[in-house]
Amino acid sequence: MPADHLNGRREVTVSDVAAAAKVSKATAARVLGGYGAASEAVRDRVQAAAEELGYRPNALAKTMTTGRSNSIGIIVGDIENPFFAQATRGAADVAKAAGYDLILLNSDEHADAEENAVSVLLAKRVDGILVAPASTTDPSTLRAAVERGRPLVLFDRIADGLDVDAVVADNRAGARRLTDLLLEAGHRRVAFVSTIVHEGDYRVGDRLGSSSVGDRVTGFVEALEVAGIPDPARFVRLNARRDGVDAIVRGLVDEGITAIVASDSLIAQAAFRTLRELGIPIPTAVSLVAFDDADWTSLSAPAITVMAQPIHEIGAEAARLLIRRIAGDGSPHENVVLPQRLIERESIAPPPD
Amino acid sequence: MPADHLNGRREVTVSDVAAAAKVSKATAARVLGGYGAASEAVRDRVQAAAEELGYRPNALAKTMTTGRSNSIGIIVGDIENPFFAQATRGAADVAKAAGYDLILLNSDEHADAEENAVSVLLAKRVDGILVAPASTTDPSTLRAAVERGRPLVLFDRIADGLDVDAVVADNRAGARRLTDLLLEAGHRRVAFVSTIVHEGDYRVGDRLGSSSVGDRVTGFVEALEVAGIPDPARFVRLNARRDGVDAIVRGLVDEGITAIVASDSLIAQAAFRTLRELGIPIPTAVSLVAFDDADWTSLSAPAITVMAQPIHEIGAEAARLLIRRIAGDGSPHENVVLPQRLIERESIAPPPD
DNA sequence: GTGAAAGCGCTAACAA
DNA sequence: TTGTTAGCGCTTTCAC
Repeated sequence: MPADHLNGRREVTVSDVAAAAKVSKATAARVLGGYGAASEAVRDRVQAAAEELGYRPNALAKTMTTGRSNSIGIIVGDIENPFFAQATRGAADVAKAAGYDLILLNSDEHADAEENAVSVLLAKRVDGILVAPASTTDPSTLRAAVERGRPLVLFDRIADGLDVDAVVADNRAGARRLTDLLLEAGHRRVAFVSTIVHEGDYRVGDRLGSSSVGDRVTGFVEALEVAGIPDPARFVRLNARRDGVDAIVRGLVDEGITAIVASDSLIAQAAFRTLRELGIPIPTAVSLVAFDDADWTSLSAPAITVMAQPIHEIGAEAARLLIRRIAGDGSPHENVVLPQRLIERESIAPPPD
Repeated sequence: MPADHLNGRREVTVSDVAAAAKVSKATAARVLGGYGAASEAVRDRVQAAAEELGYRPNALAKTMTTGRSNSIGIIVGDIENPFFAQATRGAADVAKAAGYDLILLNSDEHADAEENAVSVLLAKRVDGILVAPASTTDPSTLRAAVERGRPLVLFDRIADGLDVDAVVADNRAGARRLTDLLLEAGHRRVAFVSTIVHEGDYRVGDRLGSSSVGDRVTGFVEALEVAGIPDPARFVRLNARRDGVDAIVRGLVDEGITAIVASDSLIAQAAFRTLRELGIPIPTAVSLVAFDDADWTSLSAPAITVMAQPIHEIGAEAARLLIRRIAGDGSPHENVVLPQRLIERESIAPPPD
């Protein structure tokens, strides 16, 4: 009983409407679907019949014949992360305006979940896919989509060796600027902290799993290099999830670090809490800056100086690009880089002597 | 060219696989779909052929014949709102575990957007719908789904006159407790602030557009009544979006209010900022409490005492209920009420004399 | 302007 | 165990 849905009723179809309006199925379909031509009289009869019977189109059947589903898939790390929630909203608004809906999948930044998500979306015949790739260096999970010619647009990070469009923020410039601020305040011992997974200690040139974090690290290192600080790589602390931000921050303090660049606002939050618990005042003892203008950063005492990203726009622009590809735009793939914006607050001070 | 997607290639189908494996379409479908029986030899041949050709099932075609799409729709006010993001994650996890995907739609709390969202979901033949109804008092936008027998579960708020399942938090008890805390500290002039739209001044017994806010107001009023405070309704301030939280808080301060109950963390945030700008210290001059354990509430100075909601669980439980209904559970509709949890911090002090 | 018929990719009887 | 045959609800030729 396909048409009934766990339920006695049967869905009313174009055939039903056609019969009621005493026209052929094709004609009814034409007026109901808003394509082809029909005399006014017929149109009225069909519409009346449809109304009367409570006709609801079956978008799936339409997709079966047209090949277009009017839905796009979006794969995020975790919708609960405000970054992804905002980007998703940006994408949703653009999509909706163009008549598309979003099928949402969380990857938790795991390759297998991502691969599975792609399979599901491909099976559901989405018209295109938006994805924040779990891995920049090994995007093999996304290959299935690309090979099948399904339009795919990356956001937040790029993927090596995948010829697709991408929309990212200018993380390198942002990191550089943020770090410069610290350097200008007189700091010489400043650390960069990220949760990104990485084997062993970071060394200049290492490719990281996420291009956005990678670019931030690059910008950070560059700033230190320009300032003439030897061996900047030693100030980069990764694997913060595994090792614990708390432990890392404590270690940093013990080492005499005087400033911290947090790779995202969650890390900043953890660092902030740890410093507070340790009774180490910000910014007089340790300065703290971060990426993302999370709401708490302006409410905390002190308020945190941050590099804001145009998150909404990242999602929106990615959706725009994807929709253009779906529409058949065959121009060369783009790599859109959006600027970040510095918001100076109260979390930087000169290092203590 | 239905099967091609903006692209030369044609999708490979069961027929293709069947031909390659030299078996009938039905047999190929059986092994590919994992139903029915097949000899090991045949199974191997079919699987090899499928692998070889790069077969990908078409979930839509399957839905057409089975009537089940394995996707559920979720309509939230705004995915960017952390509350909805968390509830969505809770729902997504449960859904995924049961083999369902989520089609996400934002209503912005508008009836027309909600109605449109329902139409889209019905057209896409989702197996069920999860929705935080934009209006408790006029859920006519949701009737279409209910009438068609599509399982529907509400979360966060209930809807009058709609016989469906719902999962909400115990807002009334939560509000009462929060207000009692203020009363116990000695406050007599405490206000409740919400962005909910309401015609004219609030009067006891008025039905509000959102049952969750309505329940909070009820709990608040009850607490004041029990404390013997005359005419509690005058302390309820609604329409904060239209009037501006800022203006409302200023007015409250002028009126000599000594404590504020914020109906959600966004209002609390705005109130916090306003009080800070006004140079009015929390909690010595004005005490402030709120709903939802937003991250900033523990990072601000002072940290805010809040009534935390089991947001994740609200979404998860709603999804569980929905999936049970989809599976055919015909027992009477439930109204699940989850407890809230008080987190006492530093934003309450006795009123100044 | 309207209708008849085929087909999208799959599952579901029913036979063999 | 395997194959044949109908559909699911829609769009799309192609006639009329």
